[in-house]
Amino acid sequence: MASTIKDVAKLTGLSIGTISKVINGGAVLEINRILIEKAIKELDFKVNETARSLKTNRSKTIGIILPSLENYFCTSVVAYVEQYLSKHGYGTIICNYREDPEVEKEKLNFLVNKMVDGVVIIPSGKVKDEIINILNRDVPVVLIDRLIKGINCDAVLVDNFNASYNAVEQLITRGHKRTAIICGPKDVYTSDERLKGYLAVHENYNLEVDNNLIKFGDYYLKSGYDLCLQLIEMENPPTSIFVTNYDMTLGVITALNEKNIKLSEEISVIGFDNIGMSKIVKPSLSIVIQPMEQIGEAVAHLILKRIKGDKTNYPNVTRLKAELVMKDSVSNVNY
Amino acid sequence: MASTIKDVAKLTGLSIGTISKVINGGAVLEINRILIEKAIKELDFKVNETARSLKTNRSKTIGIILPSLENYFCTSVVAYVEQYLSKHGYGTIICNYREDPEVEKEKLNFLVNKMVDGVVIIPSGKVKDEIINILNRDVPVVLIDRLIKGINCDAVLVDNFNASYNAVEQLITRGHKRTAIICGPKDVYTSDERLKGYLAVHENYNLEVDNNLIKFGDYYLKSGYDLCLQLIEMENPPTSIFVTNYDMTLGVITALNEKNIKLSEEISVIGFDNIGMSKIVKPSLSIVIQPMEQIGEAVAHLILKRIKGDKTNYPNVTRLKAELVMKDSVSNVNY
DNA sequence: TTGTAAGCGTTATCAT
DNA sequence: ATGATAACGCTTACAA
Repeated sequence: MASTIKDVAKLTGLSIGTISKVINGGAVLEINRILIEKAIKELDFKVNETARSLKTNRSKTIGIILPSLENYFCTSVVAYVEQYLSKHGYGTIICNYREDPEVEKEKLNFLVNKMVDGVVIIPSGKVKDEIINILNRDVPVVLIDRLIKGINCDAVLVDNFNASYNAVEQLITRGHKRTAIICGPKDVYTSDERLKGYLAVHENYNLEVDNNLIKFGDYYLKSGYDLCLQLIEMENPPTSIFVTNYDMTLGVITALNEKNIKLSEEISVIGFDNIGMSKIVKPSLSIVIQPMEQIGEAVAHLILKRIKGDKTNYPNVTRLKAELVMKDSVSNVNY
Repeated sequence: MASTIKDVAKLTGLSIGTISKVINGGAVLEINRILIEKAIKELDFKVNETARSLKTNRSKTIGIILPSLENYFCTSVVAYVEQYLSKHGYGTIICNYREDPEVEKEKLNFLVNKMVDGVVIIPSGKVKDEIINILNRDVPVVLIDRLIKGINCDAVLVDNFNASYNAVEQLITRGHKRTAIICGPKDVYTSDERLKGYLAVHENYNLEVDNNLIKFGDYYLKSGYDLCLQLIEMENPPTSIFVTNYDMTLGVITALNEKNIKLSEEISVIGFDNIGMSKIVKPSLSIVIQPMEQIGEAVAHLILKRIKGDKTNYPNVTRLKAELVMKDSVSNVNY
């Protein structure tokens, strides 16, 4: 059905060696090159990448593994990584492990089988051996958003500790003495970092931490909604809330709206991740913005560098800064 | 580095033919099978899928192409398709074409090169030749959510016309004479279907259509927000709004909250797609729910059937019904 | 510059 | 039941 180099050779009367050369950019008589290119077009010949991969051990494709297709941060970063790699001639295979470490392992093996030249992963943190296995095969891996104990590996992280510290500091310096934090799951690296920032700034300002104001969600909308309701229904509710991802921020805003609690006037909120949101909510929402595009670029840059064989500065752990955009959803408290 | 059949053969003293047989389930002496399996474990031998693909012309993987990683419907359906295929032993390669038909073409070719056994796509509608090309190579294709003129091909669709008809009918029968619709882009198949349902029900109820109440967004949150503001600021605003996707529904709710316009009491709204939302918004949001999971299952089922060579009932266009969940965001109008 | 042939790791055919 | 071998389509020495 699909034509092969052999067909092109037959049609042109040249050998497959010569055909291969024009495909891969070797030196060929101009007259033959033209002849061959014409034949290629005529036959609609496409290189069989599988055969090529088998021979060269390279596939010009990179695997990207993410935990969920329903998380704004993840899909956004992955989209940027893909876009950047695509620009550089690399195809991408995106795999979703649905927050399931077992599936994560499967996908890792799947990508190895597909002979990807590199792996980019937003890991669960619970899978280690399979990643080491890939590294041992000399396939570069770049971790996004979290390190994994026992693995020495390139990574691109956001300085979540300081992002959180700075956000909460803004609330504290405006007089908020009771700031709640809605974290992600306890066992997630970034979630923990953000909590640590919250705790550290309290300590540095000599403010007592009320454990009732520390809530753990699951990064989905509903948990933001539920936890926000819990907070505002406390007998001694917080005067401000720091929410640590986009979907939960959406839930918090929804809960406040429903209860007719006015942003800024009655409660101050700093949200996370989605700049678009900031503009839509009124009063405009203060927000921590992770540099998705920068992350994507850094990741793509790093993996391409490794694929080229450049091992300088290994392992490279890039830490990017989040930006804090203060808007009108935060007010001063006067006692 | 990684071991091959040859290594297993050497270690066991048997031939590669025999090894291959136990891998693929042929008849082998029990004693040898045990020997071989032990060796396979010992060497951590894994079949080289690339070599296998080259030989068999099958890859046990299916390509999934979607227009955006930031659209709830798309990612949700794709996640289900993937989950179902995975259960049946098929790997998946997910490709994002970022709403760009040129990228869509690239991805289609990429997947052909990767020798996928089938292609599942949520198409832009603007790419035709590349899909036909794939079909001509005898690689089955299943379209999701839209048909493409000039292509005879399996597809799984939602009956958007009736979904829309039924939703708007609910508003009309409750006395709403001015119902706005926030559509997706004009050139999107499903968007058009939903508009047609809206128009048809108006005609059947002998209600005049005010073209000012028909708005076209882009399926992103902000356009729902912006268009909702436009609507409520009209001199003769609608008494109800039908929003035709999830992200725009989010935008509409945000706009209404911001303007302190009470759902149901002051304006009725029927939204789209995300059942989770319905519960979070108060009063609870009436909503059209597309059967994402059913779609995913139908798609996976269909493509697997075609891959097996079963061409019965081709092309199979499955039309699934959306469900209308009426909640408290819709009120009766008494004139 | 061009052609020939080996080899990538499988599967599958055909003797044995 | 097992083993030897050709073939899948390509790249890459090496020979011509």
